[in-house]
Amino acid sequence: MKTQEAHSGLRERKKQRTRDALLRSALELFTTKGYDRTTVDEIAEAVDVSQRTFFRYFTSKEETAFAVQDMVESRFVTLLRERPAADSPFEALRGAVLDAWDTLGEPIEEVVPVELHMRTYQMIESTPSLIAVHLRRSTELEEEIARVIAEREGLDVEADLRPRVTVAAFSGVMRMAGRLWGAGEDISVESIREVTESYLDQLGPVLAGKWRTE
Amino acid sequence: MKTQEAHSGLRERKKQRTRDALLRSALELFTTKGYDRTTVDEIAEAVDVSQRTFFRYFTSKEETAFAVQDMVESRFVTLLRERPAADSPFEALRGAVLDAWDTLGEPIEEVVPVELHMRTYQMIESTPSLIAVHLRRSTELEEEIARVIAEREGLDVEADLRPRVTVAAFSGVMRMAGRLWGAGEDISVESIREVTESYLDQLGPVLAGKWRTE
DNA sequence: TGTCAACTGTCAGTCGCTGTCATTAGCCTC
DNA sequence: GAGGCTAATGACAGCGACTGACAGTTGACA
Repeated sequence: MKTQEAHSGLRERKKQRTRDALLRSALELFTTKGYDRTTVDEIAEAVDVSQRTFFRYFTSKEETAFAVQDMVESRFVTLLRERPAADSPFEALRGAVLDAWDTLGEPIEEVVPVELHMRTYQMIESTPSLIAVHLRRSTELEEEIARVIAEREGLDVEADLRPRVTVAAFSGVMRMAGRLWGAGEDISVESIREVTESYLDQLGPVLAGKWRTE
Repeated sequence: MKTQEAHSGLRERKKQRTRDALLRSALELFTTKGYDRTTVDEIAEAVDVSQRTFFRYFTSKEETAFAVQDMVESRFVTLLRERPAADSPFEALRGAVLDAWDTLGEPIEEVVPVELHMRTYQMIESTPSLIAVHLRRSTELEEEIARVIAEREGLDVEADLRPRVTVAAFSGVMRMAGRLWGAGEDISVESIREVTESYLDQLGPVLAGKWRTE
């Protein structure tokens, strides 16, 4: 899934270049023409390969839309695991997301410009068929995150509700933030980082029963 | 969307019968062969109409899978609105779901046997492409429910976080219950009602910070 | 350099879904 | 109750996502 530079013959490099080119072209087309109005044939044509070849790199048109998200998410999980053991579950989650936003370029820049990824994210948030897939992927990620949290705390995910409940609350807020950001004007990373942070900071008080913020 | 009996000429009745037949055949095929392995042609053939006619009754194959859910959900919203004003938001939600399960037959029996609907629900919970759609539909329903709650409490949904947060927590638990039920053996209404109730009853203590249940 | 395996293109076909147009069949009026 | 109106349907053609099969091309490596 990641860009591999090392141990590569000409063949490997060529493959990587084709994949990257397909991905970039796809996202560029999606964000300019719209996902539904972009055909796989157009994507393939833009890179000058056959449609059949496209389907050898990506199992579906959908997959291209989420390929970069995939990289970002797995980075998030890594960052979460690296959090100091002293952090509470919520602090760890909060810290990992903010870290992830602050260093967004690292995992993806080599494949796709950050700005294109942001446009892609916004496009996903405004395309019904992709929203559906996005939500399903999110629940799968939630499951993984809950396991990491349980591990950190030395708990059994199946027996103890707390990891899943914590993650569910956290994810709910993240989804809300994503939706709000997607509906807004400012497409920048700074913007979503800011929205994320302020929403997360409201979660604690709300759960604690403090309804009034002032 | 609902079964209309009154003010019907032969034409209306015939249409209704065709729609019901298509729906029943579709769900029957989905639950026996699997959603992906049944084609629209098969559904149409089973009712002896052309494939084109199928698409005049349902905008997509997906729609048939959720047609009954739709009826159940709108019934739930109605029940929620009818809850006594004295109920707290959570009590109202809890009461409405349990009511809905207890009288499941009323809204749907005329169109589809309850048992078929239960099998359909389970099938949705175990079909990735439908899980995605299910989640998106759920978030749309959540939005509606949040508005009802806000109305009940005389609050502004946009300004006050509480309605949405409450509904988000409630829905999260409902989804968990649905998933658990779908993975289990017992397909009965009683079974899911029971799972729902016990999960909901755990939510209060968990949110209040009581981690130990004993 | 030649052999092998990986990669790719071409083609044909399935399935979901849509537009078009001719035909059928309730419905309504005179 | 014959005839006209219109909703409902069927038949057909076509698009786009996706797959399987087969043949041609091109790196890898002895």
